[in-house]
Amino acid sequence: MGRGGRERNGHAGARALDVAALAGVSTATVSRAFNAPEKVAPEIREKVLKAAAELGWMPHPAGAALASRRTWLAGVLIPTLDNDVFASQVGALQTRLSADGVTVLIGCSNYDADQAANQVRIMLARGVEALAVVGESHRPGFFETIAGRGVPYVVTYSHRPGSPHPSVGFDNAAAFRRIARHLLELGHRDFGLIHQPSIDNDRVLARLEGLRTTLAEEGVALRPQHVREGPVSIAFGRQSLRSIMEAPGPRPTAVVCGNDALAIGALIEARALGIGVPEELSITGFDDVAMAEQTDPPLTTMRVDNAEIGRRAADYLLACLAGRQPPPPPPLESRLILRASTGAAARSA
Amino acid sequence: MGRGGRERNGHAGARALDVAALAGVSTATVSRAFNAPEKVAPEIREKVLKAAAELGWMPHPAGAALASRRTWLAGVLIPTLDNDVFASQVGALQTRLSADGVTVLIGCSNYDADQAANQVRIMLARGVEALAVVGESHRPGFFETIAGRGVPYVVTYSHRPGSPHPSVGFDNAAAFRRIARHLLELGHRDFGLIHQPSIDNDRVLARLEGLRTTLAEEGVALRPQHVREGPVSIAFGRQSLRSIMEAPGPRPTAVVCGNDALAIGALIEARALGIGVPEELSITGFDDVAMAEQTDPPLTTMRVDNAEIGRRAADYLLACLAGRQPPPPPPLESRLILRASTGAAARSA
DNA sequence: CAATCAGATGTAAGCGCTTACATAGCACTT
DNA sequence: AAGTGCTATGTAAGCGCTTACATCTGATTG
Repeated sequence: MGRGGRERNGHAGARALDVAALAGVSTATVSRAFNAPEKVAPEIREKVLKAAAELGWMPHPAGAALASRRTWLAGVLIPTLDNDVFASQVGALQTRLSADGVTVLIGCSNYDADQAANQVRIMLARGVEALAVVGESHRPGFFETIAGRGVPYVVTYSHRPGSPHPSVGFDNAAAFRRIARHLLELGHRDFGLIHQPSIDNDRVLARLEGLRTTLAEEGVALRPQHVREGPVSIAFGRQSLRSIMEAPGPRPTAVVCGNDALAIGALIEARALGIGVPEELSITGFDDVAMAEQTDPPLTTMRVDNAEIGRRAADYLLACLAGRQPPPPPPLESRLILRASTGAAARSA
Repeated sequence: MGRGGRERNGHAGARALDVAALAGVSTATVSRAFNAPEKVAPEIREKVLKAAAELGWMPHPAGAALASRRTWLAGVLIPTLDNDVFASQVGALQTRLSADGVTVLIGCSNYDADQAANQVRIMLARGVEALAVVGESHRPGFFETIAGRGVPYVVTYSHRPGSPHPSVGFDNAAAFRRIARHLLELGHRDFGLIHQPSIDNDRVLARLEGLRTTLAEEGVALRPQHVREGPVSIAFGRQSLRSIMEAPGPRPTAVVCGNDALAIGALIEARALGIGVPEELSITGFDDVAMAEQTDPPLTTMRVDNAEIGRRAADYLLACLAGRQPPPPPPLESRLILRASTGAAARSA
């Protein structure tokens, strides 16, 4: 500005000073009446609140943030809200943080590491005090940038033993080892796999690794012609199952799917092809969405409590903000839900 | 503070002044190098950027917001993220706003008007510059509070002709009139209805009204024993269909559902009960979720482009922020998707 | 060659609030 | 009566940045 005058502040609303004047107190008291009511005599507090209401005043966020060095903002970075799994995680996180007065700012990476970095940069520029990010496959320096600003963070949806980051999630590799063991125990030796894009996606990569390793221990390998990678959709599940079953050579007796949407697609297509599930073909999903128990046959899948991930992430961050140095949260358990889409391997492939 | 001294600023990071010193320029130039690069000579800009990188500096959001009176924050209020419909709306909104540098802050009301008011209060206290809120059934003064702070807003997911608020959505009543007409044309006279909770929910209320009115025009009334209101879930859809079909008296030949989850539940239960769809019973949904075309038989439903709602809401708000006075956005069309779950009414009820 | 002008940079006044410290008032002690 | 604690309130110094205006430098022009 430079000028002495802005006397009549062009526009906008009341300032703390106006409220103070109207209430006949100082701005310090106005501030305290709002931020530390117990430090202000009840009748004065009343007066201040009344004056504020009359002027429609509320502390200006930027002024407050600047002076108090608190923004009460936390950020969450997810691939997309179009996936229930992340949506419910964010929902639970928001609910929990909101209860402690922290507001959630959201960023979507669309499964792209550059967008992820960019969204986080912007959230930091908006003053987030804590951050929850899905996964740990990010650009080099990604976590350093966050930590460098003194912002506590937590990785969600995966929990890799040995990861240097605090994380709230489950062990994706272990979850798929569990699925693999289940099918091996049923006698399956010929497997198919339909999964989501794995690029920049540590969760998917860990799952594939868990599956492959466990199969390999029994001397079983996935044939490339029985593996499909593509978008998460019922349609892709259908089309993949069909092309897998049409591939030359012996058919798989079990098809493992990266999530329930793909598995439901596979199930629908198997029915359309007249392939009996589970007599001829076992199919597994992942997530245990609501629909999974309603399919025909109901889907064997892994259950993960996504809302719980959000809640724990929130609790962890809240503890960090409170200045405590919480221990890294323990991994969550994923649980195999046995339903009728898996059964003993057919005699011959 | 009061003291002269905080000489060595206890903690934290570099300030614009430090960057300025390192780069050998004034803070004004530092600021310009970041916010209006074209106003700074290229070589000086370089120097500033280098100095900033070296110190790990980034404009402090509160300082910037205070001085510039811009927060680049927008809020979105929805009932819950657990519903795809809202999740995809928020996702699209976020994507669009983010492209213009606006970050999205999220609040969930859990379908409760008090929580809605509270969340909005908090978002205003965090400095949102624009707001998208689902629905217009809110506490008295809700919109006045927002408008009173000069914050532009838009109502989403409903578009009631005659509403005083700018809104981006479709006409819920008209959509259900359309469904009703479809079924009436197929000869149905006995209707059932399974719908979500209607309290504080103008969208649901409008739908019920559209349905009832259209049926009434043909002299048809919904029998209370054929109406169920409850949670949005496949399970509630199943259980409702069963109890409707078990109710004494003539059975409905068509059951209208408030959304696809309920309809899918109804469909599954009909199959379980051995009731032929559509020969004996027609069932309709709403939303056209991915699963709707995969059910057996595929579900007749209304398609609404939720992402488009988010996008248009974002565009409208962006235009407001740009100082334009955009015309209120036109309503979206919802479209009846005819599939095999509806058919001619059975001869006798 | 002086005058004019445009562009680049610096100067410094806030933006509106919080909070450390000072102070005033009051009730008790001793 | 003076001293001792408290508590409730006021004082005023920033928090870190942006930006209007002033200034300076060169280039352009008549």
